[in-house]
Amino acid sequence: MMLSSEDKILDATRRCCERWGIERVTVDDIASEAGVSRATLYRLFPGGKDILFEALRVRELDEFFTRMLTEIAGAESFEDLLVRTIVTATLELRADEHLAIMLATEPGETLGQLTAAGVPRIIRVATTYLTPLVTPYLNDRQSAQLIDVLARATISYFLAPSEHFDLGDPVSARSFIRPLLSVFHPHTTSLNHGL
Amino acid sequence: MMLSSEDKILDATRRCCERWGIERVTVDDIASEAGVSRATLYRLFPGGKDILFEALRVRELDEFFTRMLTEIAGAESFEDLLVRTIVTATLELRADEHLAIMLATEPGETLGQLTAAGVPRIIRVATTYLTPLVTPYLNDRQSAQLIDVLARATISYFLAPSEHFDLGDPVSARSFIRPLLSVFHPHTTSLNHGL
DNA sequence: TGACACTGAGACGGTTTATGTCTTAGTGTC
DNA sequence: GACACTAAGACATAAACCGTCTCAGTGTCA
Repeated sequence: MMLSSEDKILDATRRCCERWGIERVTVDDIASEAGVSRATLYRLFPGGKDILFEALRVRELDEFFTRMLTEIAGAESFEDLLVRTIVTATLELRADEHLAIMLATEPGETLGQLTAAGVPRIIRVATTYLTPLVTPYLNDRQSAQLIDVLARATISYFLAPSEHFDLGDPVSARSFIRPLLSVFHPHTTSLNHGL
Repeated sequence: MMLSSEDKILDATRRCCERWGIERVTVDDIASEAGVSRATLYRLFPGGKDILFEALRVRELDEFFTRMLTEIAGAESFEDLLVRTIVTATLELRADEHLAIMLATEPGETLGQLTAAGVPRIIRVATTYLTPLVTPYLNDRQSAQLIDVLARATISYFLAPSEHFDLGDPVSARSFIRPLLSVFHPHTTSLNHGL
């Protein structure tokens, strides 16, 4: 399996920031870890470290939602879709080793990427991936709002587990989702969603 | 329990070099980790990082042998003393978390401190602590030679375990020590060592 | 109160390290 | 032979770090 230079560099970026932290890693570190010259790195990622980390986060989000889609593809109802979505997302977050390492070694920056600075990107990517699944049940505006809410909730319950809900557990997640359904009450939309 | 500024700084040095590595840590990091201004750090450790790490290594060696002394104090014979010494040292090395972290994250520098650049210091401190225990059985020159040999052997068998000896096991350690006894044959010294 | 020791904060100049751009030469492909 | 891509490294700029120093604030003891 032959990796592209972009992927080699992004992989190296991930390893380097696990090891040295985001602030301390240098472009030289990443280039040599990737087995690539610094010139090549700047050609593929003009702008240096910032662009590099941005690209890494986007790629990881893409991978995250791509993996997720295979899990939630077979949902049979609107409720089932939402439950699967937050359960899968929660379990995937909990299983993410890189995220765990970054949370442990650089909590400030990592939390920022999950709760403040990074939220717009997360919402954007989540919307891109999930909207097609939700549109059978909701209009665009409702879809965007729902995804926004669910993404924030999933992150919050991942970062700070609650004694009331465990979004990694389908039963608990369902009891969390149900009140939301009445708010969005998809049965009042003009679409025939087939169930 | 009130720590002195020196101890706070050395503790911070240890934490920082576990986290960022010896090369990447800065004096500012250590100072702020210690909750101390940079001026104070330079006042207490003139010379900066090098002096700081040197002081840290000396302190850790002191603690190492101080802990050891309490374990080997009750030795009843020359052989018993030597066995206890290498067994205790070996077990203590194996239990040293900081050492494990440093070996994992910065093997080059750490191995250097155990096998090359750091050996003179280790031998010096070991000699200081252990000579008083050995002098009942050997003269000064023999003591120094024996401690030199045992320290190097302990380190070597710690870093690269052998299939022939396990210096953490008293029985195996005894079989390792015995041939040495005949070399140093303390029964030929002019001292009456009481056994 | 005043002398004294100690500290944090931060300014300073000098040095090292990192950055981003650029050129050159080498390699494989079509 | 034209083309795309790359490693290596020179280069000037920018940033970080270093070590020293000053100054003002704090607590202690006489």
